[in-house]
Amino acid sequence: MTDLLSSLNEYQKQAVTTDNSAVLVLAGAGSGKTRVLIHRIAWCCQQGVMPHQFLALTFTNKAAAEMKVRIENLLPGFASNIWIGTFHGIAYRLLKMHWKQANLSQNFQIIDTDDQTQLIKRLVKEAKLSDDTDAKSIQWQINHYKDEGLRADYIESGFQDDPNVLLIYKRYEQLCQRSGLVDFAELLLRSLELFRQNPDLVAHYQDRFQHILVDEFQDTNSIQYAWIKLITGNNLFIVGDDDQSIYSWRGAKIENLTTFQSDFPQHEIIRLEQNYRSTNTILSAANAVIKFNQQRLGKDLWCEGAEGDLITVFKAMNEKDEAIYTIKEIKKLCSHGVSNRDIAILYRSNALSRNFEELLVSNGIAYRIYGGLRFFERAEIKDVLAYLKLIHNSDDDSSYIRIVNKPTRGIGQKAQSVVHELANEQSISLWEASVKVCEQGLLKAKAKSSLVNFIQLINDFKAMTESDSFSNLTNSIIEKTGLQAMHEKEHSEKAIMRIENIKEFLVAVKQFDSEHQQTDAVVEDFLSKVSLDAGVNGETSEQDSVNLMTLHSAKGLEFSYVFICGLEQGLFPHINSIMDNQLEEERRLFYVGMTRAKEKLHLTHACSRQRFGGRPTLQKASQFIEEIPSQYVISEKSHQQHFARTQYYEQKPKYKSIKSASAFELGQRVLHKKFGEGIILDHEGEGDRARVQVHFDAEGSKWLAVAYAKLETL
DNA sequence: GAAGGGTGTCTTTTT
DNA sequence: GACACCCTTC
Repeated sequence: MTDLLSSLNEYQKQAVTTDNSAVLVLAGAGSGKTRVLIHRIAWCCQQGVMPHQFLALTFTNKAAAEMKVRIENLLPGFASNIWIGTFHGIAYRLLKMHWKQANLSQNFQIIDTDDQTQLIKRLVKEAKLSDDTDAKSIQWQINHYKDEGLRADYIESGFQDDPNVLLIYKRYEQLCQRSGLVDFAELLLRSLELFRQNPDLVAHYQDRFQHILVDEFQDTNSIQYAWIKLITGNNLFIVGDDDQSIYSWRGAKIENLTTFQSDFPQHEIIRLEQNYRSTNTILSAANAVIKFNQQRLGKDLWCEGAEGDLITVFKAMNEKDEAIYTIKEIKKLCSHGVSNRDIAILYRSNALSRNFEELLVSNGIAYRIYGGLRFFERAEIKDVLAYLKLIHNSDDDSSYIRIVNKPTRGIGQKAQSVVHELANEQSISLWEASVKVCEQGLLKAKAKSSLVNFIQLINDFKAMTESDSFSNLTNSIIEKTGLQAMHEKEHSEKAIMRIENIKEFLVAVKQFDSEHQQTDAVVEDFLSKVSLDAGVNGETSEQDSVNLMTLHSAKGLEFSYVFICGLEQGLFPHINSIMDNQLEEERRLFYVGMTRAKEKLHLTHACSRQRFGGRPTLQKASQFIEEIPSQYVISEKSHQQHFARTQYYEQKPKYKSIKSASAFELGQRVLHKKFGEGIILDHEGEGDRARVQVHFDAEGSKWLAVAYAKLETL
């Protein structure tokens, strides 16, 4: 037992061994919170608690997987019996086990955000609402309601709200129920309702789970909190950091941290403030910044480490200059023996990755972009999945719509609308309606035979699930439906990628197949796995690459060298957040970014930036830079030589305006008769139409036609 | 039913 | 600038 505790500091030890039945561990960035969680489980095990008496909840599959591995290392053989999973994963598990009490069909399916959008779009269209009704915004509102635990019926009787939203919400609920579909918010809401309506179940699980542990508690939403509160019968151990709450926009309630304190009056709070990650400089700077937030539980990180380097703030002329600087610094680091994988470029929005990508490629630096489209979200994969889903559950309207005419098989708009009408009329699924439409001869001969063939195709596949393996089934789908041929016909680069993705998908299927038996059950397991764990975006190759990602996805990670770019007012903090009064959350996001760095932090911003392909606009430095006390910062400015067309940046052809504009380099100082001295920020066009953007010291920024402006170089 | 043109949008993201 | 979406046209 002493072994188990010997690697912990005093506060970690206190958290791990406490007897209190309600514990809140306020764990700062890099203070070893996962360590505390797994040691807590191990310690309780040593006190005689059985593995099945734990429930450990995380937000991401990655976090759950890491916990499993680390527990397995600490207590070989125990991890497999502990319920460790994401909230959604555990909710799914419960709903599958108690599907009847949850009022679901046994073969219900999970739909992702994209499927949900498509369904709602269809409902909006069919409801023939006024044209200013935006499906995406309705979707957002529906999910928001669900996150708060509000059903359409309840809202209808209690609230004055947009009637359109309520109408669609109601129809959407009916459609999902009829089709056996459950969206992500529904997983949580349904399982909460399952408990609320079945006190015997609650009693059972309360008794079973002697210890409930929750990671990243600051990210829980209302439903998740209510759910936790309901099934906690014995010990609740939560770990969180209010300063790292960055998901309020998707329903996370930072207040849950204080609600917990009043709901569990016997609670104990333990603060982990010793940081084992960053240098003192980085920590002090981060502490100083986060102090600008009013709403905090309060916490001050410290470390025993060295002071470390100052934080470099680089002021670039424009986004290209910013990228040039960053890549140059990365090259410098690499030449000093730093590995690519220890370096990260973080940004507020995905669009900013582009400038860096180009330069990384042209400089031959391996890089990896996190985020973006996940493997199972790719259209070609979703097509195959839709066939599998429809075979597994014919009432799945979402999948039906996706593939009924893909590849095209003569079931066009006309035929589909006949099916849809009948389905709506009789409140049956599209699949059932299709069968009826054929039987009742509601279609012309040609369309009818197409539809009959489609039904036959799916029925043949259904028969296969009885006799054949899952991978054979999937193989046939790809061949017999013509999906493969559809992509092969198109010889574009994208189509080749798609075929490769499908092949990769088949490999995954085979792998899964070999680990399981009975086809029908395998399909179900596979589909749920795919929905709940969309997988990283394809490439699993463990290359030594520089990491590019948004600040959001960087949470929970650490890197020796971190570059945070685009630190400009309107970009970070983002304009929408400024307007929505969400500045504190933006500041927390910045805090998360800063505390990712172990050795050295670089912050960059550009004076001018081209966004949305439009005109470059002048950018003001982010207020967050100002908030860092100056003793931790060293400022650098762009030097003109950065703009020389060096190896660092290969000009795109369109910037090689041959005649006029080429006389001016970006960043060059010029003189104008009327406006005085200024500096060139950007240029566009060629020949007579060439224009340059000049930022005049006295007059501000202007676009001038080179042919008329008579600029002199200085 | 496919292909081409015009239009509007453009935070963050896991499940 | 890029992508998704809608409409028109063949």
